[in-house]
Amino acid sequence: MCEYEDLDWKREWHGLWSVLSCKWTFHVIRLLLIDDHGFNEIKRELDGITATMLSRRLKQLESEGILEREVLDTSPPSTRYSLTETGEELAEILRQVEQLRPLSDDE
Amino acid sequence: MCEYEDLDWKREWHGLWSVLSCKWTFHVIRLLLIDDHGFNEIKRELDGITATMLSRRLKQLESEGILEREVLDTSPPSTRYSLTETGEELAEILRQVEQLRPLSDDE
DNA sequence: CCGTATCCCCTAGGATACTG
DNA sequence: CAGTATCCTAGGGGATACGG
Repeated sequence: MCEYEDLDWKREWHGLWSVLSCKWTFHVIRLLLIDDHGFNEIKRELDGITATMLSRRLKQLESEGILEREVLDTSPPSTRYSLTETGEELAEILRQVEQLRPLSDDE
Repeated sequence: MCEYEDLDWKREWHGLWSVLSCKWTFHVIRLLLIDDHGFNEIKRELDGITATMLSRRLKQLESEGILEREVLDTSPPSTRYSLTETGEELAEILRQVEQLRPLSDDE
């Protein structure tokens, strides 16, 4: 349920989770938690991602209300992607998953 | 990175997340948060899952330290799957994702 | 700089059948 | 009841090429 907007991946029990489980999603959110970025800035930071994938993922995350896209009227036209408030809450939750100790050795 | 234990899906930046993003994982964890279950109990509750998939997922979650498998020495041999402490912590974190308001209408 | 349109490949998911 | 072994297929991921 990660590609092709015409499919109803949003219908899956919880739309948000569908996008979360897609590749790159976590990384994008993590990057935007640090600061807002332009399209190619993200692309450069996320080593290996293609423009196609990034574009798709950004659209989905936008439609889920996780991030916002703002087009700036500058001479070289630029776009800024930033987390919404919901997006920041989500990012914080995801950080908790990372903090989980994988296995309990002592206790 | 969800199937075939011989692949190094565990190497992906954070093994836990790899399993999390797989199908059924979330449902399994949620079910075990309620109570421990036997194999076929889980299978019955999770409508649509096949024994093959369930088996694979359970193994992975066990190897990630999310759940524990206990074989009981009963007449019809039975197995119990239950969340580890880490697993319960994880389940609580995941509940937060569900609680996230999808979009802010008012504010 | 900021994307989209196509096309292709690989693998996660599932169906089926079978074992302890 | 509690699984494993095979095989198939749909679709997510990526490469490439092109457009605003």
